[in-house]
Parts: sequence; structure tokens; C-alpha cells
Amino acid sequence: MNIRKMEGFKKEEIRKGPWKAEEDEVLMKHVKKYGPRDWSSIRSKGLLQRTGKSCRLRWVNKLRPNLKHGCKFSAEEERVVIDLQAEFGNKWARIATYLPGRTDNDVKNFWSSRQKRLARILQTSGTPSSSNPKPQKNKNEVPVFQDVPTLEAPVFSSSMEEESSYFDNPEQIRMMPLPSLVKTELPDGGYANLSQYEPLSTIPFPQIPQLQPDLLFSPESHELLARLDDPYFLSVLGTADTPELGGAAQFSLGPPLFDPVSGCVNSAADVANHVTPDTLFDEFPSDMFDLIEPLPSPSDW
DNA sequence: AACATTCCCAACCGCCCTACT
DNA sequence: GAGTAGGGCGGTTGGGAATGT
Repeated sequence: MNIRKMEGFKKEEIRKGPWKAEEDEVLMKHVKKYGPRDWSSIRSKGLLQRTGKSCRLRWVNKLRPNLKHGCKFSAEEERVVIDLQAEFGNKWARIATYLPGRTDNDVKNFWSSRQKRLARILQTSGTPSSSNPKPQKNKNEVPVFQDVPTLEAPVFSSSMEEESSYFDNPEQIRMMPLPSLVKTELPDGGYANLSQYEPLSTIPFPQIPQLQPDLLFSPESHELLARLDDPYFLSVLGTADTPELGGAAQFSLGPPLFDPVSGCVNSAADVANHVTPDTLFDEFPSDMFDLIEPLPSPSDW
């Protein structure tokens, strides 16, 4: 079969760009009926003028149940991403499996933003690294930590495998095990302390490695750490990007910023009583955090 | 108010893997 | 075993919103 010919033939039929509500509706109906699979059949049946890939992506990133829309990453989530990125590298899908309601795209975007901020700070403060013409893009970034023990991945994932069954029985959605660090909002409006879920009791919770700072610091971190002694550098950190760090003397991690009701990080007003660590975390390389505070052991979650 | 910069995020692209024929 | 299709994943881009000057 001459596929290229076929593709060319059908090319004008393929729709791209932002999804309309009607398209979402069609896609939802398809998934409800057949489950999150057979993406290409959506087009072949003439339901949508989208590629199977596009449909899948839309479902995974926007239409799946239990996604956190419009929520910034909580401090806890940030830390998980940071640590797991150090552990796994840019395996966003894998990292996302540890973050309920987050997609690989979310994690990827979060990390990308963070890297850009960090790069700009380093640039602003006039380090040798600022001579790097393209500091933002850490293409094919090699994981900093090579020798940390392998984690046991959770059995859930943001991919489709585990979802193919729960759509067969909508009731299963309600009891779908969510890996979570905190209470999780359920579709029916209740909240689940996840330990109460039977399925979870059999799920080994992901263990975030207790990284050894001496072994694990990247060159980037060493540079940054060294420069923490530099008053100018600190002043840059405190003013250029994060004015709230002016109150760093009172800084404390405080309680988690995660709001169990919304499932989201608390609003600025909500966290006004204690300085949010988010912005501070953003400015440092991932392994910086291992000096600040060791992660709680999974048993503490 | 106007413009510039930065941030955020949705979506696409290309590569790779796997299952199927 | 080779070819093909479908799906998964990481990288990248583009546009709108938010923020700063």
C-alpha cells in the first residue's frame, strides 16, 4: 500500500489546532463507548477529522478524568518532579505516574519553565555559564544522578493501559486508584485519603530516593552553591525574579500548600501567611533541595 | 496606555517500540 | 523475518495571558 499517497490524498481532511467543544464531545463519546483506544478509528469512522495521535493526546492531556486543570504545581509536586527528574532524567511520562492528575505534558512544561527561569537567573548574575548562547535548552539533558537505586514504579500510569478497563465500567472510575501524596478529590465530590482505597494497599508507593548531596550535586549545583556566598548573587536572587525572597529570613516550608478540597495548590491569598517555597525552589537546580530538607520517607506520606 | 518581556500551556512533530499481518 | 500501523513519548513551537517597564 502506498501510504504516502494515501496520506497526501487525505491530507486536506485532517484538522489541526485548538480543539472545539464539539470535538471534545465526540471524543468523549467515543472513549465512553470503546474506551481510550482505537484512536485512529475515530477518523476512519468519520467522527472527527483528527489524527489518532491528536485524539489520544487530547484525551490524555485534557479530557481524562481526575486531571488537575489550571492548578499550579504544589510545592510537594515540585519537589517530586525535581527529585524524580534527577532520578529518571527527562522521562516525563514516568515521572507523571507519580503525580496524580498530572500529565507528562504538565511535567514537561513545568520543568521547561523552571529551567528557563534558572538559566535566566544564572545569566543575570553574570556567571561563566551565562556565556552559553543557549542556556534555556538543555537538550538531551543527561540525568545528573546515575547511581541512585532504581525505584519501583507505581503500577498506575498516565498512559492508557490502566484506563482501558475502567471505562468499561464507569463505576470503576470512582474507585480508580490514584497515586497521591495527599488527599485526592473524587469525582463524586468526596475526598479520598488514598490509603483507604483497597487497590492502593497493593500498590507499592513510589519511593523517592534519599539522595546523597555529596554524591549527587551536578556541576550546575556546585556552581550555584559556591555562589551563594556571593552577596551579589544572593541579591540577584532576591530581587530579579523573586522579590518575596526578601523575607527569606522568615522562610519556612510550612505545611503543604496543597488544598485537599480543590486538589490544587492554594491561592496566593491562602498562602500569604507563610512564604511559599515554590518560588524559591524554582531558582535552584534540582539537587539543591537535598541540602535544604531530606524528603520524608514514603511511610510518612 | 503602549510596548516588551516572561510565563504558561496546548498542540504538533518526529522518533521509537510493539503488535499484527 | 519484513513491512506496516498504531500508539507512546520526548522535544519543540506558537499563541495568549500576565507582568514589568
